[in-house]
Amino acid sequence: MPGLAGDEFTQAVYDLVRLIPCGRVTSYGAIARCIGSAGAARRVGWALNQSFDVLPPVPAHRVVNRVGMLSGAMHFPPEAPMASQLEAEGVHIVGNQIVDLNRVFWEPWTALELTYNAEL
DNA sequence: CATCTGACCTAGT
DNA sequence: AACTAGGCCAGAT
Repeated sequence: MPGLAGDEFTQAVYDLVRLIPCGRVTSYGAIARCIGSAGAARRVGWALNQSFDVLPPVPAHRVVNRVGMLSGAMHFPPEAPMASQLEAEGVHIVGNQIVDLNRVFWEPWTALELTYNAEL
């Protein structure tokens, strides 16, 4: 199964990120793999970069890198910093790094199950 | 047009 | 376990 191209990829990223529960996070690579484009983690970051003024809103602050670092923090608007939004949801940050990542990490394939159940 | 650079990750050594 | 190389692809230089 080849990777999605252009707008489809971007849409798939947005749809999946919108499913991340409050207080949980996931990673770029996990998202890429989940939408059938394993290895395209960088594209996920680029898509999210374009997502700030998209409706419905995309909770891009819930996406971090593999080890839990807030690698995209610098690209957030000053009035809504990434770390602040996560803290507001109960996700603790120390030095641009998520504390106890294992406890808040959300596996994207959970969304596939939800979709599957919803279609039954 | 060629090359470099990212909100990254995996696979190979 | 450390390290490298490669893949991904849109923008910037």
